Amino acid sequence: MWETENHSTIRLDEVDLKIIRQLQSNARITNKDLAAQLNLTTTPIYERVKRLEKMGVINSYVALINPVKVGKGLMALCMVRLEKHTKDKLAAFEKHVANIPEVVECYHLAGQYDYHLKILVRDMNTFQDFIVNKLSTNENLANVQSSFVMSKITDTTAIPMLRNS
Amino acid sequence: MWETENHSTIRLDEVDLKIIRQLQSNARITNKDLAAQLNLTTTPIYERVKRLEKMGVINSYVALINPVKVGKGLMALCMVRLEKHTKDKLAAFEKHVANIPEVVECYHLAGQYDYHLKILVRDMNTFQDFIVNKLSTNENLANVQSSFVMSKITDTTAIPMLRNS
DNA sequence: CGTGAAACGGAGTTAGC
DNA sequence: GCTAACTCCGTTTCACG
Repeated sequence: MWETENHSTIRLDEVDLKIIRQLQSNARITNKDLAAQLNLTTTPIYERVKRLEKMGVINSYVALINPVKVGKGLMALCMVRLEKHTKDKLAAFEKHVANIPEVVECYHLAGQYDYHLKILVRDMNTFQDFIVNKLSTNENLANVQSSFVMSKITDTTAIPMLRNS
Repeated sequence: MWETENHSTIRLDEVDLKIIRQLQSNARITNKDLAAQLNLTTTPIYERVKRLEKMGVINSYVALINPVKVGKGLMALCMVRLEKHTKDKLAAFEKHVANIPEVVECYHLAGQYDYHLKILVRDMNTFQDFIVNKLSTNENLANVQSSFVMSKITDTTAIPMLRNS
């Protein structure tokens, strides 16, 4: 529940939530503008933002780049199954994947597959190079089921900040 | 190729790439600091950043929030297959999904499944509510294969800015 | 927790090469 | 395309309610 703070969840009031919503859509909004929207002065905004940063609610501020404009025309999703699931085999695979720059996302899963990977490459040729020369050099890999992104319906880094859900 | 500019890819020199790399890891770095790192003054940095924004290379600046700290303890990935693939049925499903706030990612896929969804919710109860009351209210949905994220090995918004791949 | 004002530094502009 | 210098405005701090 939002009301009952556990080890990791942090108590945030309406003003905090509004600050977070704004910063999630525009990290460069000024404290002055935020203050005006929230009928406050800049000082409390400044202090609340600093507090959210220190608490780790705000992890970082980043620029989002259009992948197509920088030559990354192909996004692929790979569902990976491994041969063996011993602790050190899992760790080895994770270390392997963490060192492949094309992998922008790698999640360890509970479910039908072991890992989910998101890959950003120039085209299908570079994807093949990724599969053959980079991913499948791990000996513990059993099989990979790849899908290719044709269009993005939703693609946001903003966490839905609702009171429920 | 990086050298041959097509309709969407933009010619970027070393300085542009370094600016992009920095802004991808810290959107709030000052032009002054960027200038110092690149042995330039602030004016060219300022103009290059503005140019990258206008060209759509830089899409936006956002704050990244720790989902756990704001009560989103469960990330799920859903692979969705639809019953019928007519143009209007696809559009209807996409419109349906675009209106569900828990869906932070929805990609139309080429491959074994039709859509990939990334879901952020509080816990398994709210996930069930998402599946039963929000996702599967679309009549064209055939089946959903859900996986749950146990850990994140890599999770970056930064596009690998290498000369190859 | 909030206001208001002061000190400081970066954003944005302009002239010149 | 770059430097240097300037103006302006937001950030940051602090005294105070």
